[in-house]
Amino acid sequence: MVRLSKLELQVMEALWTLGRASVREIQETFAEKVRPAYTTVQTMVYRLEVKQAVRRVKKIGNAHVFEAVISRSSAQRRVVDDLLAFFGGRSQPLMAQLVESGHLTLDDVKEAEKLIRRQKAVKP
Amino acid sequence: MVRLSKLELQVMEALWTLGRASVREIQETFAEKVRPAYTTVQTMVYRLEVKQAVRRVKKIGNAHVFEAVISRSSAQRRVVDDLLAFFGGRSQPLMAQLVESGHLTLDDVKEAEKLIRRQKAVKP
DNA sequence: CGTTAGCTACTTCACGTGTAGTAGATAAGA
DNA sequence: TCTTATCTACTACACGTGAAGTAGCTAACG
Repeated sequence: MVRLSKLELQVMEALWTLGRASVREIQETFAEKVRPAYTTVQTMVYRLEVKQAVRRVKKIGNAHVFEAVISRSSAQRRVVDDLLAFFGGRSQPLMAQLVESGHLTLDDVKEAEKLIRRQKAVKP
Repeated sequence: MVRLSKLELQVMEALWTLGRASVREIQETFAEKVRPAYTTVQTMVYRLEVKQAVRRVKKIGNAHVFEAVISRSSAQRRVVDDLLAFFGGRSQPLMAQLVESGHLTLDDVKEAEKLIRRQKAVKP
């Protein structure tokens, strides 16, 4: 599984959300203030193609239409694994950090607990 | 708050753990298989000095002894914030990912819940 | 006191990443 | 059909990062 850079991940995010999209459509998912130049997005898509994270599915007019090859969750797993490596492979310090910075609410935790129980029920 | 790279963070980790240390001592915290050259660690320490994440406290023989200026938790916060940005600022998808990959146990969640309650008690 | 092991200070280098420009192909509207 | 807007393919470049070499200083040991 390849490692994707921040901007590459944002391009993937657009594709995961839109399903299929042209470079122009991907570019337009960025808020104006932070929108990269058309050719910048193009470069990212091209690099993602080389990494086989993305493929062209068809052509509309003279524009190619792309779709994601790798899934959002597999990419996210990679990101989280990288992060966890920094936290010594244990989740607690990460959780503690999330709590401390106020990002993690009781509801979030309850939700996570539910997910764990469900997962255990499925594959115990 | 500056952004630290992966290797820079590993050097910081050594300093957070050891308190004060020379370049040699920092280098030796790396497992042999992944241990960078002495001068590589030295380079990292210099860069951290420039970023004011680290400072020299004294000299033993001809070797400088360093200590961390920024705290582990502030650095970790920065890392987590960067990660959360990718997850759209919400913790749930991140939690879901942790659960799915089996990194998050029920105990971890219970522990997090305790932390949140404690935090609420302190600054409600 | 001289030699040597270790350390510092500085330099170098390659690769990844973000950023964007340009030339030429193509399509779509006047 | 001619012109213009758009897209592609390729190129360029600067900066951050990981990696390490070298020259010269320093200290410690014989």
